Amino acid sequence: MGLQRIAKKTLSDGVYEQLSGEIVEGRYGAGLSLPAERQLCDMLGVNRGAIREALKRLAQAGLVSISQGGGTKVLDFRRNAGLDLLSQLMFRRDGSIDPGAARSVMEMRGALAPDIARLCAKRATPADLASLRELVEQMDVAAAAEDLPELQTLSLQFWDALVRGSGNIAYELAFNTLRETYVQLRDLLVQVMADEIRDVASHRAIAEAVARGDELSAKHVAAALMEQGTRRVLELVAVLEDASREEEGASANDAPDDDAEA
Amino acid sequence: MGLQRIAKKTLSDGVYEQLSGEIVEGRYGAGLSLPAERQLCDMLGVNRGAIREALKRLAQAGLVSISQGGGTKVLDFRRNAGLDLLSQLMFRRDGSIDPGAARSVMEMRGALAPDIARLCAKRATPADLASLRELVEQMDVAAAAEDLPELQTLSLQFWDALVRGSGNIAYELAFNTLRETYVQLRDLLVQVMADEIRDVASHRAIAEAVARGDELSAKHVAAALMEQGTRRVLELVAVLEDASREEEGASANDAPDDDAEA
DNA sequence: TGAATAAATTGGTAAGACCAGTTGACCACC
DNA sequence: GGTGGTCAACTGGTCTTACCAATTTATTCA
Repeated sequence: MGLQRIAKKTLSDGVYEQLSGEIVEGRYGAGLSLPAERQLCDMLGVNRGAIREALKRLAQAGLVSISQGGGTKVLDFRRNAGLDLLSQLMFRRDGSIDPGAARSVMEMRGALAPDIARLCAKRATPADLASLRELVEQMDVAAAAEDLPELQTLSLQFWDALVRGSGNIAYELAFNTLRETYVQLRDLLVQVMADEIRDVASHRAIAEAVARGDELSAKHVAAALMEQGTRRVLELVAVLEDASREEEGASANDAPDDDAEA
Repeated sequence: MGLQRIAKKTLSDGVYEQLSGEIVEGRYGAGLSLPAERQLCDMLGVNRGAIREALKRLAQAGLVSISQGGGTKVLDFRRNAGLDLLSQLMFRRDGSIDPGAARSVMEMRGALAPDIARLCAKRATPADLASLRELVEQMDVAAAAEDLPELQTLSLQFWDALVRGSGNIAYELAFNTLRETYVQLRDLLVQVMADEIRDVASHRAIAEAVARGDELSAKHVAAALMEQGTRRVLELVAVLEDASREEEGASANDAPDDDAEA
């Protein structure tokens, strides 16, 4: 792969990651109090401003509740956090993938994608349609060259265009979150979902259904298209779940990462 | 209604609300630079810590991008923000409801609810099932007493239990966000969605489908149930959209709020 | 015993200083 | 003409210290 952008994180980013990790992994259970700000300064060796910036973010994420004089309490993130937390739940601290989160994402896109296609067929502007057709053409080229990574990018852009054309801001925002988790797994999924992203015919069928304003057809083709990748990923997830179950009984300390090459 | 909890917001909350409002309403377009932190201190009359806490939250919400030395740039929230932003988009600054956002929420729950019911039928534990049945019983009582607010609460709890039973963390998190927007509109929607929340039979049918592990039935009943409220809300949204279109041509300064009583 | 009160604790706000990365203008060099 | 170096101005990042305000806990006293 090419050069990677250098990631430099600030102190408050580090504090946020550490605390949110502790909470999500249950080491700070819901209802407990976090240490006082001044105490966290000592524990983490940073100034109070950095601590406060991180705590404000934790509160916004729905992980803690801050009250002046009363301390900072940990909330039940399953009940209070927003969808944005998903990308944090996808990876465990050791870098391995949480099978349950991965399965959840696939199920969610399976539920949303057909309706996104349907609404796009209902509301797409000529400009939206033009983007879709343009992307299908580019997919044809990439498919002929067997350029899987390029197909993956184009397929993602295709869905980007569909979501935009759906005229549904909730879908747009949810899709942003899903995309974030997707690109994190990009290299791994390019192989697993090869069947789906190589299926240019289905992409084209959706685009043409959108062109005809054929909501039903767009919906059904989209559902079938999703089904392909979903099935493969769920198979992989099942394997991962078996692996982590075995691991519980065993040493449980090695990271079963990097299944990218297959 | 009863007494309202006193909302005391901190300075950084105020800064966050003001800046996110400006960005969402387009007064700071994507790509532009926000004023420097020290400049915002002067403009808003608060210390730099409060400004920084707010900016960190804006960055986390996907509204801005901060880089040391390079200033703070506004992002395109449609492309970068997460689902959490939805509750902010639901209300305009004057307190009126954004029809597009309201329609989006209804469409999203219409897409998710059937799959939530399906997965719950697939995976619910005996404890989940017991909660569902208990809630249906309570709904029966409330329905007999024509206690609409109570029915609304119970229906919401019913869906809470369904989501928990679905074993899908993405649905749980997305549902948290949707619930947040729902409770904000609670009093208004209790009348609009009366048909749906009064339909105890459908709730019971879902619970029993879950009991049988009948995924298909759970899914279809849930879809039909959603349809009831969705139709009524979309009718209301259409009225609101007409109203705001008229307003554009006219004075455009009065807030068409409070349609609660009907 | 229980209500009023004081003390300790915790988050909220403030001001000032200095560090570190970015940008753009300018200039020497090839 | 283009390349790279230098420098100054600007911007966010970090740190320290102090004090204010709300809550909690311990204490006191009727």
